[in-house]
Amino acid sequence: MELGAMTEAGGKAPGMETRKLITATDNQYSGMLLKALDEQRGHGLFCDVTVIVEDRKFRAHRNVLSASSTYFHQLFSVAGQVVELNFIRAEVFAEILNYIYTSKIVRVRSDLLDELIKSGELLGVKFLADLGAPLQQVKSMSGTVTPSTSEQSDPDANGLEAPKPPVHPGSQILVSGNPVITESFSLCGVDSDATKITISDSDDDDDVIFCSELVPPKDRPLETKVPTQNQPCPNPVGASEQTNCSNSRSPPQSSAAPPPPAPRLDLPSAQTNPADSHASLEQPVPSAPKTVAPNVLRLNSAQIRASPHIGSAHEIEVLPIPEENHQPSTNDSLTDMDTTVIDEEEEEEEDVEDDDDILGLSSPGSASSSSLVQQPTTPKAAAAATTTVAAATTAAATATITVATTTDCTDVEKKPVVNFPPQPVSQPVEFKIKISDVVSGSNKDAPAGVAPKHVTEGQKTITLDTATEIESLSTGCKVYANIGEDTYDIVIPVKNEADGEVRLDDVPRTSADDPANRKRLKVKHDDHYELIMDGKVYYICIVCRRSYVCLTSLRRHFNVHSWEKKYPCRYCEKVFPLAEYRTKHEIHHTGERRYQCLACGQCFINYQVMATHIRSVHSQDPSGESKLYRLHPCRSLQIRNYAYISGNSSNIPMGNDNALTYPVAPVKDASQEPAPNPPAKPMTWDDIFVPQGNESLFKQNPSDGSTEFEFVIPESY
DNA sequence: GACTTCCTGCCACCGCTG
DNA sequence: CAGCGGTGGCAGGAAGTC
Ligand SMILES: [Zn+2]
Ligand SMILES: [Zn+2]
Ligand SMILES: [Zn+2]
Repeated sequence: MELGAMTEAGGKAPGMETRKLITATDNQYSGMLLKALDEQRGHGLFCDVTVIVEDRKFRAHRNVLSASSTYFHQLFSVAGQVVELNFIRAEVFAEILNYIYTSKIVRVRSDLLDELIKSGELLGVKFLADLGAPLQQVKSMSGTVTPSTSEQSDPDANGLEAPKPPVHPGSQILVSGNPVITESFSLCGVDSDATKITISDSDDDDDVIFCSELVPPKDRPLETKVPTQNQPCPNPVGASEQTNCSNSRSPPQSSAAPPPPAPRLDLPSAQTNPADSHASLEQPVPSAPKTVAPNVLRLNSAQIRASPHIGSAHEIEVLPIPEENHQPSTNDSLTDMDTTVIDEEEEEEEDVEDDDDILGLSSPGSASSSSLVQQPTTPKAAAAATTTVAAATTAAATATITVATTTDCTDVEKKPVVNFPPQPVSQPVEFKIKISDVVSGSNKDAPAGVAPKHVTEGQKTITLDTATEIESLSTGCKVYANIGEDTYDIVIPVKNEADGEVRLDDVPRTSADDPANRKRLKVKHDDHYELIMDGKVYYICIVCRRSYVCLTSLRRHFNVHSWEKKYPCRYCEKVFPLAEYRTKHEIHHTGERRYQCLACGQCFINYQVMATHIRSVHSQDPSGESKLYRLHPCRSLQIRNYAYISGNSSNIPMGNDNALTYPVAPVKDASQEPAPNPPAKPMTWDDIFVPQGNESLFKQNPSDGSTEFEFVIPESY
């Protein structure tokens, strides 16, 4: 502490005594403050933002992040409580976060420094961005950052006063104004361990802001097939070896930029059954956020899709609410802070809950690029800025989560990081964000021309004057359209956490995983907005903004984002987000042809092929008044066969009713005789349908004179 | 252009709850 | 047993792929 005294002199009234002005400087305060903040972060105290990177959650304080990162500063002026970064790897971000909270780069593998620097540039963390010079020396060393190599002085660096001596001088080398690289360690130096922490996170809305849709789904830089070590995998048996057959489909990209040539992880062709070609996206299965219904906000602009009633004529914009005017911090104030926090304490980031969940990558309906981050200028980066949909996640309101440390003990295959815009950190960010989070209700960087109508914060009613972007609304917002003159009132329903509703997050994973054991709980979904337009209600996916007439359709659709449920093929390794997709896929394994043309008797594998046949061969419209085909109950798979399908046991594929050709009863309970193993190879029609001959697959139902087959399903059923 | 896959309204079915 | 919510199959158009 420094104490000083000066005598107050002139300017005083003649009769006044001279007084001493005391100045006291607590030189340790800044360091202690930062340490305290870091400890709070470690305990999740007062954290008001969750940053999702890959499959990991990092709890932090918005003030701290915004003070140390120009990116976060600008982001938090519009974002909610949860943001997702798609352009940084979790492993790297963990280090960045550690730096932000400790002012040190501690035990960072040298092979991460490149990414660290680039990420620092992206995030506007000047200190990290300036790590380049010391990195040159560091990289010359073999694999690790050693104290000696870090002892490089860069007088041109931040120009800050030298940090105070570290608490652990043996492990750190301090260089004035330079990055502090401490305590190098080898790849095998530290074991990951897992600790249980309890996250109490009930206060915020867990809004997820997809602030940077950087990569089109199909061109997303690879997520390695096997999760990297920095993705804790409490359940290693999960889907990591599965092929994620998301229905993702790259939306039509308005951007002309080619997709980034990022490597993708494609399965070997040998693993792909030719019959599975429709499962177009063979995404690896990264660990994904489990929970279904976050409040997800996207800052990408895109039109509401699908519903013809939600036309472009109406545009919705949540009007920005000026919040604060302080300029982005240069983060210099942090770089010279001294802190003793260099311990091994694990990051408190919460592992996104379920590692065997699959990150939904699809964003079929969204196309436009995010502009929250710096706009890429290179084609690669521009394409990267187009579309991805990260899985919707939410921090559990209260959940016990296994958290693994980020210290990697084994060889971490370095993922290509492709989304580094070339702009320097200091370049102004061109914001195209037109919306602000209703809850946080601010956007000082809103573009000009957005004329606010009115915002009634207390009533959580916001009137909009355009309709293009509603994605930043908090979930549960009800958008009342056509209130008048193309204005829209968005009503945010009051959250009622005490009404007995149960978030999926709260459902114990073990029971939730087992459909048989899962208790039917009233589940609170935060997966949509409601747009009421002309008296009709449309449900809009908070992630991709597709609109739905039926909420059940949206629920079904939302799984492509959340991957809360996975539908693995029982014949191969593919996984689907919709049960129906899996069923149709498995039909290809079995080769069953359920659609029969009544004109010629020919059978087809699906409706489309059958319809094409009828149109081309018979020149008739299969969807016309008369029934031109017959749908037989599914025998090769254990699926629900509706009564109307099996209602007629006519054996003759003729007639014009809904009768079915095959005299087979729907297999209602094939599970009572599970097969020992799923077929090792894709099965063909001939493999399966050897009527009454292949006992391994079918058994004739003795109780019925008809040839009721019991299809022995794979064990995985 | 043929074929495949995706998508979504619709609705039957199922299990749980009161 | 009725009501309700979840599930998923189906139709048929749309979009993507080859
Ligand atoms: Zn969606
Ligand atoms: Zn399969
Ligand atoms: Zn025919």
